[in-house]
Amino acid sequence: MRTLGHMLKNVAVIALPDVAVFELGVLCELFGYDRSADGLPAYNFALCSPGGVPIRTHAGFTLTPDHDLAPVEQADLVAVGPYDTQREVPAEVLGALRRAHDRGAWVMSVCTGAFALGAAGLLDGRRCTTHWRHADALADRFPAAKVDPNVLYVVDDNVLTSAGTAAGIDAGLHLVRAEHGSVVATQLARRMVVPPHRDGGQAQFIETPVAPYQCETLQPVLEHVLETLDRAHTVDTMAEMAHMAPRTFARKFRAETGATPHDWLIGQRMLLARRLLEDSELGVDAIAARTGFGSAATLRHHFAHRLSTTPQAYRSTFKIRAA
DNA sequence: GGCACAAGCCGCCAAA
DNA sequence: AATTTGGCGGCTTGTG
Repeated sequence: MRTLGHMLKNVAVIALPDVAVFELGVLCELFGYDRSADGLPAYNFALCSPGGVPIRTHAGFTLTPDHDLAPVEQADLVAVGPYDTQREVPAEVLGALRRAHDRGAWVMSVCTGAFALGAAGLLDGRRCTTHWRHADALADRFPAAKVDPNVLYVVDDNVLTSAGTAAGIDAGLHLVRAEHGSVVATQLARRMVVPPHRDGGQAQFIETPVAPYQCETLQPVLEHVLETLDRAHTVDTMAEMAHMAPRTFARKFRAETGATPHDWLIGQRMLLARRLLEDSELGVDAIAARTGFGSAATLRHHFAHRLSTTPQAYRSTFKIRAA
């Protein structure tokens, strides 16, 4: 177990062949940009490759890291970006990842970088995630890993895996929040001009299931429900709309969206409630009615359960004030 | 906060 | 023969 309060200072990013540049850029932006003039932490940032060899990127150009894997040995955070998972990860990389993990450093992956962590054995028995398109492949290749395709990122012990592309930002901010507190994380988010990141010290604001991706058969039903969120819906009525038996509907729903029907419904109601709290003047009772929660008590129940806060407290933290 | 009842979830299994 | 469907029962979770 890692100890809390451990200072994050040395950051090493490992680039592997066919590294994806956006994800790599996210890591550079988060940890490789000196914002100390604004009172934000600065890191000793090192972009590494095995032997320091130039790496051809996914975009076709070649980048030359300044470092071999040496900085990884001193790093408090080691991050691996997406790469060509068909290629074998060099043993020296795997060893460096294991040693980093063993001494309690953060080990992080973005997107298919998780495959390198898996190859190092760091995902065995751990909850983890990757880009939803690769989740099955990850689970196949590393059967001992508990792959959750429905979250933006997962923290398990000192291993942090994140989903595709932009989820790396959320994961990185989460890490910064854990290491430097929410004030710093919020400032950093603002500097990076990422959408107002529901900080408030509560990470689960970000750890929401990703929206349904391709819902072929369910799409019309989901759209209709979204348009009528203020009305009562049950799994049975949604199944009926989809012309399926409830059991079949539930199975399809999970297959296509990754969530259970009711869980998704509550999630959508919550999103609407949060929006109304943020940019309307409606009272909690009115919001409960508008969002299809039967009562303000039910709304509070779900705020407590999912966000560990109350509607009022949420509003006072996130309310958009008129300028 | 907790109670009682309703609703939802999911493994299992039989039918299609 | 293999896959999909959907009902059942038990357990969990939501609602008032």
